[in-house]
Amino acid sequence: MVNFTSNIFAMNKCDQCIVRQLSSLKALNKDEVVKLANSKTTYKIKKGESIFEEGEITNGVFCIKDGVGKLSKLSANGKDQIVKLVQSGELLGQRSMISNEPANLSAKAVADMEVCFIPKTEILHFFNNNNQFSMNLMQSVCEDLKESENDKIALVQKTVKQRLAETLLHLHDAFGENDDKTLKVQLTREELAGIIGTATESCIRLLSDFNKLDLIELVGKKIMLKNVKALKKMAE
Amino acid sequence: MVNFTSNIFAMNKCDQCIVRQLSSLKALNKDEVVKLANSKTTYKIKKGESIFEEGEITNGVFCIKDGVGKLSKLSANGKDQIVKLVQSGELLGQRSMISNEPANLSAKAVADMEVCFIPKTEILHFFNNNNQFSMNLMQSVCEDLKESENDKIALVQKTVKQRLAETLLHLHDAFGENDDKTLKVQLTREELAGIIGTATESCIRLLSDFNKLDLIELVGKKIMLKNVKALKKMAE
DNA sequence: TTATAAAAATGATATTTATCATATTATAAC
DNA sequence: GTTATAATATGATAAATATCATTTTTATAA
Repeated sequence: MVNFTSNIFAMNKCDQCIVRQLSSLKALNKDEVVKLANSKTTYKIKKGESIFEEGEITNGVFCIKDGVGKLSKLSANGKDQIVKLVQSGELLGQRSMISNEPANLSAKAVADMEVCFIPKTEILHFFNNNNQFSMNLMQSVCEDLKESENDKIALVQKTVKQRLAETLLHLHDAFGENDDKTLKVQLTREELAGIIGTATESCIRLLSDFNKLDLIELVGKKIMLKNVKALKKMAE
Repeated sequence: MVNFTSNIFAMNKCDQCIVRQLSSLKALNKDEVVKLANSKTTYKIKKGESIFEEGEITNGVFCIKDGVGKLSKLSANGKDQIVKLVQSGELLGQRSMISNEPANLSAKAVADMEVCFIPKTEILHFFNNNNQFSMNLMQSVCEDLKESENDKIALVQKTVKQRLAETLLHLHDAFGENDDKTLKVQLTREELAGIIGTATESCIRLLSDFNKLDLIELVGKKIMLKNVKALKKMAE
């Protein structure tokens, strides 16, 4: 049975969490946060490991407390197309939970992750009893939809070179840079190719070109943006 | 002032409507349908005309009572990339309304249309007071998201030929065929190319190939599917 | 540290698809 | 019906990108 002290404890577990501050969950009141904290399960996922696979029934959502993940789909020829990168503060698996469907994509860790699983029943309870939460969730899915549509358009209307420039800028914007000015998300060339939708070799070749043009600098496997202005122009 | 008789009249205007039967609006109760009917405005849009343009603030959604529309974005080089076809029974403009943003895409009629405009305030009222409606709306956006993600993957992982086969099958599935077995939605080759994301000439060339292979038959500008099985195999 | 594997880089070539030119056919206006 | 206009069709060629082969570099484990 839950007493006052354990409530306070339970609430604290989620109340200060970055996901609670950044995601749809920010609309939850104190009681709801307690309920949330009591129903969640925490997992640590190492780089490369999977959170869920395509076709799996997840029955809930994952809060990303720390780390970076990728949502991707494996093609027949063995290439992994990355649909979206997700980072701390975001929710994962909203779409398939709402649609009552098995996952359409696989979720894997790109950097070591800490995630919390929240059962579907909890989320649906919040959805039905908290208008601000349901509106937030709705807006979050709408944001994903807009991004996906724009990505789709870019795939058709832009060259691989433009998409690479665009992606590098987006990674810089969304994930920031290390002390040495290199991009914080560290993706392999293969993963980067999977985001822009091209062959790994083509991606590597273009990175070399960008390097020669002084748009970027290749520091081992890391990438440093050197001329953001020129990259932006190129992406248009 | 609204009296009993006009309520009945007002309700009937929307209650029997196909949109009410097929869209998220099916969750509305009688009172809500009356409210809906009293706030809506009906428009007729001729083939080729626009419902709204990219960047426009719509402040509501459009119910598609009849006809077919396209959501598209014009590229710098003048090509119109079609993101989605919408047909009678569907709602249009949900995404930008929920996101509080100007339209990201333009909506134009592909066949003569009859649409009803419903102001944002009405939709938000339903969203906040009818859980089934908000869940329906949510699921509808989730469905759009899933389709968009799958389209994105197909653009990268499939060839133009495969995407054409896939699109022809989808048009057949979603819109059906005429008495002469040709596809009911009549798109120009340019529009078809805009859906699969290729140059008009490439699309025409592949249609010719499909014709020669007896997969389809070109009846003037219309298209008849002759070997669905083979098209399905090709699309994989 | 050295051996081994994995990732990145580069070259040569093939394939896919776009572009430009032009012909043919269908549609609409008169 | 005839003419003008747009849509469809096809050929020739160019450009973009993928694929396969090989080398170099980097990371990892013995």
